[in-house]
Amino acid sequence: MALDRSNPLPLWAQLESDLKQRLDAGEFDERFPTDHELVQQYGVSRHTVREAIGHLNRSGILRRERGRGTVVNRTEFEQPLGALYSLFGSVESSGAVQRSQVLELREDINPTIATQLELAPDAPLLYLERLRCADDQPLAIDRAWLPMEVARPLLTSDFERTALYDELEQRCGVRPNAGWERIAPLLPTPEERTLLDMRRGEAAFFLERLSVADGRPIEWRTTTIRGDRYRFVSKFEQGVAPAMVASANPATHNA
Amino acid sequence: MALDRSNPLPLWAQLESDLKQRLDAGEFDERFPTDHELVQQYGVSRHTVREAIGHLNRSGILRRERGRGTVVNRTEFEQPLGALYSLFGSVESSGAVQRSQVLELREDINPTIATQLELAPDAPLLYLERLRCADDQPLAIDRAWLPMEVARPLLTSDFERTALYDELEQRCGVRPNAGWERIAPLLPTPEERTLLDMRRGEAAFFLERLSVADGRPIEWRTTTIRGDRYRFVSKFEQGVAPAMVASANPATHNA
DNA sequence: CCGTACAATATGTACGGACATATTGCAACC
DNA sequence: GGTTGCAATATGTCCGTACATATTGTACGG
Repeated sequence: MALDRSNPLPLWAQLESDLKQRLDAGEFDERFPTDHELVQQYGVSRHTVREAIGHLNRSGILRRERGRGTVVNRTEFEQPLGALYSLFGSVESSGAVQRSQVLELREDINPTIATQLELAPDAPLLYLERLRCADDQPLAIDRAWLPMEVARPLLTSDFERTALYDELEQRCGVRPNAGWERIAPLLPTPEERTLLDMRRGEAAFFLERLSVADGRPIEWRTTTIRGDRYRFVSKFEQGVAPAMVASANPATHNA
Repeated sequence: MALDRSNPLPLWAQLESDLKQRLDAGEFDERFPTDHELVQQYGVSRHTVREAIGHLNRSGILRRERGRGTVVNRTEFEQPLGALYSLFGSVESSGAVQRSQVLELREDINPTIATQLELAPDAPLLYLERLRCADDQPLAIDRAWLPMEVARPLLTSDFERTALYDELEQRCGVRPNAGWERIAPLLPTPEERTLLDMRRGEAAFFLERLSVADGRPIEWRTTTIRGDRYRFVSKFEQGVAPAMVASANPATHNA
């Protein structure tokens, strides 16, 4: 566990990198070492340890308190990422009651999506379609396709009571940790309009998402979201990076 | 310039705050002091100076290089912020040629918008409407309202050749440094569809923006953006905050 | 068993010193 | 005027010391 002092990379950077790997490997799930322990383990000064941890903690992944020590911030691991997280997070923080109504849960064949998931075109997929509501008002139609070889146990899950990612982790031992999303405006189909209680002529957001677990694509998802109940809002200020979040209470911002 | 050692706030935090104020006041536009100078000026150790600067520089506002010193990062000041910046930035980085066609430039009265700008309902406004194109293909319709008492000189500006914020700063001495934006999906009007060369049934993004300069609202803007040429794309990875950017080349992401 | 006091634990703040590294400026030489 | 070498300048890295502050654990007394 000694760092390479002939490496041009500073000691703190090497230490940060090592700690990151150990952290990602789950080595600190139970307990994170104290500054003093790291000093001993790595043979560097406390200053160097603190520098490394300071950089590692840029993303807020650790919580450090005097007298208490350092703990891995659990919410980081539990966080489904991206706009969907932002959306449902904002619904939750608004105090609204969230509900899902399962519209479909079955085995499916879809060559296009199978290809997206790097599967054979005829590979069986688990298809889950839900109507997402906040305060009993429809908010979004959520459609997810997962490789059946990973997700078969979910055919018997109750998605009106549990979250997809929680079930995926508990019953299949898989959790997404990377991916991408894109968002476009869309005119919903008549069926969608009915489900979402939208009027003709109203547009929606169409969100597509590919989730990846340890380098492997495990979910393709589309979400059609009412545009009148979901806005992106961004505040900006000079010298501070803009933060773009989803808001599920657009009325908040009516002037 | 001595810090208050009886204040419970750590010295580095007081120093950071003081430097921030001086920086915002433009005191470091010509030159930022060296570590050594700050040690002398504030009567603290270099460690404390570096700690304060480290925190101040979280937003990347400074550039520090060995042998060279510390410079205020100029690009921070020149950056129009938010999704619009992201959009036109991404058009520019794609190598596409941007053009604006001025559709309207006149004095206007609009009580709703005047109120948004914290003006009397009948206050005169400068109204600027442009068609924004990339590679001679329409991309967005941009509408901006500014208080006439600030922006009157712009009635004679040539907005096909210059950017609104540049003109605003050069001719009116004002530059936005805060504000907010929100984005919703929208079905464009027939006139808008014609301008943007969109088909019936295609949806667009509708962006609203309030820009503020030194606490005063100085611009209300709406931008209607073709949804087929503009997507939000987000990559995410565990432990790293998601970054949401606008993309003006959606074809890039077709799987 | 509960409350209080103190010790142990662990991070935060602040000082000082030394050396490495990169850039710029200046002087000397051709 | 251009090039080279060295000194000055300025930040980065790393070490060490000391004390403050907050939390947790333990022992003792009522």
